[in-house]
Amino acid sequence: MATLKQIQYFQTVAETQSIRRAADRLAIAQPTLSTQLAALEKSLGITLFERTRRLTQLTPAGRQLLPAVKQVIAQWHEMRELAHTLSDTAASTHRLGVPPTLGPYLLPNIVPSIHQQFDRLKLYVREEPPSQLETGVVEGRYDLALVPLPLRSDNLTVDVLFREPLMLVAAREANLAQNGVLREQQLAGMSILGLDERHQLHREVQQICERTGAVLNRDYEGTSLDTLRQMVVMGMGVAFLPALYIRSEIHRPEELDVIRIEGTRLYREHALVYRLGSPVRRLYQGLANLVRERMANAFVVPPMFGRGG
Amino acid sequence: MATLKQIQYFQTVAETQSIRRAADRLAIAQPTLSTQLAALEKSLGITLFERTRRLTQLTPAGRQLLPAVKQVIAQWHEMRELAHTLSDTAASTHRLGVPPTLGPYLLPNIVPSIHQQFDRLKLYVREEPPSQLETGVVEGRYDLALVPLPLRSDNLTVDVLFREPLMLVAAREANLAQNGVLREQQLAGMSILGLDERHQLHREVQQICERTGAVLNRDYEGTSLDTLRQMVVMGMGVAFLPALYIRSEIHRPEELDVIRIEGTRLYREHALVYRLGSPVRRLYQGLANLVRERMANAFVVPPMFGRGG
DNA sequence: TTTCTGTTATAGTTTTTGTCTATATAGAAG
DNA sequence: CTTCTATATAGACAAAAACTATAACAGAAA
Repeated sequence: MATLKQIQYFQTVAETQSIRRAADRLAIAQPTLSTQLAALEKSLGITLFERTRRLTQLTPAGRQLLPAVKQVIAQWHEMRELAHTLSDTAASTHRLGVPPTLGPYLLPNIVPSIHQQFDRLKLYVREEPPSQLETGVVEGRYDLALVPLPLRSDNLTVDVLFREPLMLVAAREANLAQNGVLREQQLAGMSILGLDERHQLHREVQQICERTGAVLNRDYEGTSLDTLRQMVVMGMGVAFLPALYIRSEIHRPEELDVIRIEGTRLYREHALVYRLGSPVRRLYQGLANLVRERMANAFVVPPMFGRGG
Repeated sequence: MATLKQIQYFQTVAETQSIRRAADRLAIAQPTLSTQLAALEKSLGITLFERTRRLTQLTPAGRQLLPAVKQVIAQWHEMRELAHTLSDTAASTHRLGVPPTLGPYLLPNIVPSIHQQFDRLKLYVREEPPSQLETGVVEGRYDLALVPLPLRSDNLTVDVLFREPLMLVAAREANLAQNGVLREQQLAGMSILGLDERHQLHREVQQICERTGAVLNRDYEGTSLDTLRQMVVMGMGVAFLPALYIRSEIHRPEELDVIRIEGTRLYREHALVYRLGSPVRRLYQGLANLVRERMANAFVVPPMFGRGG
C-alpha cells in the first residue's frame, strides 16, 4: 500500500545512491531495504531504481516521483511538529461560548489574565443565548461555555464561577435614592423594565420581582442591555442591570442613578460548563479557578456610581 | 511512529464522528480501529477524540490537527496518482544527450515522429561533446545519448542508428566539380579545413584524409559547423560537412558547391547508447528503431545541392 | 427500577509483514 | 582467476495489525 516508511526508504536510497549506505543511515539491514524497496516498486507499478554494481540510481520515472515523495514526507513532518506543539493542551484553540449579557463585559476583565497564565492558549469566542450555549456544548459545537445558573442540562460538568450583583438603574431625574441605596421593601409595586424572554436575564429579573413584590413591565422589553439602558434614560422606568455591564458601560457623566438594594440576594450566578469527561477538563478547571480568583473581590464593595454628579 | 494508515483512520473517525461507523467504512473491525487510534494518540502525545457513548468527536487539539492530516493524505494521493501516470515508462522525461554537430540537424527531423509514436514521452535534451556524452550516460547524468561510433566505453548498450554521409563543400568560385561529383583520387593533396580537435568530427575527417591522401589543414580550425562553413565561403579551403547539416542549413542561393565523392565510404555513423540493463531499455530500443526507420532512406539519393544556380 | 440497545475498550488469538542472519549472485578491480 | 563490493534471495523470527469474543458503560425503552 506504499507506507510512509517505504517512501522514506525511497528518499534515502535516492539521496545516498546506494542501498547499502541507505541501510546504514536508516539503521536497518540491507536485505530489509532491498525487499521494502521492491515492495514499494511493486505497489506503485514503477521501477524506481536502476541497480548497477557501482551505484543505485533513479530511473527517469523515479527521478520524477522523488519531489512528490519529498512533499509527502515534508507534510508528515509538519503534521508531527504541529502535534508536538498541540500536545500541550493549553496550546490549542478552544471554542468558548458566552451569553451576550455577560461576555462583552466580563471578558475584557479576564482575558489579559488568561493570556498571562496560559500564554499559548487561544479562545475562539462566540455569543449566543445561554440555552443554545448549553446544547451547543452538549452537541460539541462548543468546547466550553459561560452560562448562568441554574442549568437546564444535567450531563455537563459545572464549575461555579462567581455571583454578579444586579443593580437597580433609574433615570437621574427620578431621584429614586439620594445615597445610592434602597431597602428591599421599597421595591414593592415598582414597575421594572426587562429584556425580552429569550434572554436568561428575563427570568432572573422575573424571579426578583416575584420575591420583592415589584412588577415586571412586559409592555416594553429590551432586546439588549444597551437598549434597556436607553429605555431607562428615556424615563420609561427602572431596570435591573448586571454589575459588570454597569462597570463596563456606564460612566460618571451619565443621566442614570445606579442603586444598590440592601438585604436581598440580588444577583445572578455564572458557571463554566463543559462536557463530562472532556479530555481537557484539567485545563478548564484551571480557567475556572483563574476567573474565580480574578472576580473574587470584584463586588464586595458596591460600586460608587450614581452618587456624585 | 504514526503510519499513513493510522492517520487515514483518524480522518475517517473525524468524519463519521463514530469509531463504529468509521470501522465499517474502512472495512476493518471496530476493536482494530480503537487500538490503532489509541496507538496514534500515544505516538502523537495528543488525545485526539473525546469518546462519549453517543458520539466520538474531536478534541480542540484533534480539530486543529485534522487539516494537517488531510494535507498529508492529499499529498500521498497525489504521489500515487503521479506514480500511476509514470507507470507507463514512456510517460516520463528522459535526459537525452546529443553532440552539437548532430543534434540541431537531426532532431527536427525525428522529434515529430517521436511525439507521434510516444505521445506522453518527454525529452530533456542537452548538447555536449560525444566523449562527455558517453561518460555522462555511464555516470547517470544522461539516460541516453546520441553518439558517433566508435565508442570509447564498452559498458554501454549500443543501438546503431544510421550512417550519415560527409560531403565535400567548396566555394562556388573554386569551381571544383561541374556536376557535383568527384572521384576519391581527386582528393589527394587537397587541403581540407576541419573542426578543432575537441570535436569528434575532427578525428573522422582526419581519418578520411589519411585514407584519401588529402591534407588536413590545422592552421585554421573551425569551432562549429557554422564557422567551418563560413571559412569555406571566404575561400580558405574546402571542408567535409555532415549531410544532415547541409540539408538543414545550406540552401540553394548559397555561395557553396556541395560535392559528393564517389567510391569511398565517406560517412560517420551514429548510435543511441544507454546503460546496460537500464530498466527502460525496451523504450530506448523503440526509440532507436524509430530513428532507424525514419532515416533509412534519407541518404540513398545524394542531395542535389550544388548543381544548379 | 430494570432491561435492552448501541458504543467503545480490553483480552486473547491469528495473520501479516517487517526485520534479521546467512548466503547466493554478479559485476568491477586487482 | 580471484577478490571485493553491491544487491538479491531464502528462511527464521519478532513485531504489529488484524480478527473474535466479551466486558463496560451510557442512554433509551419497558
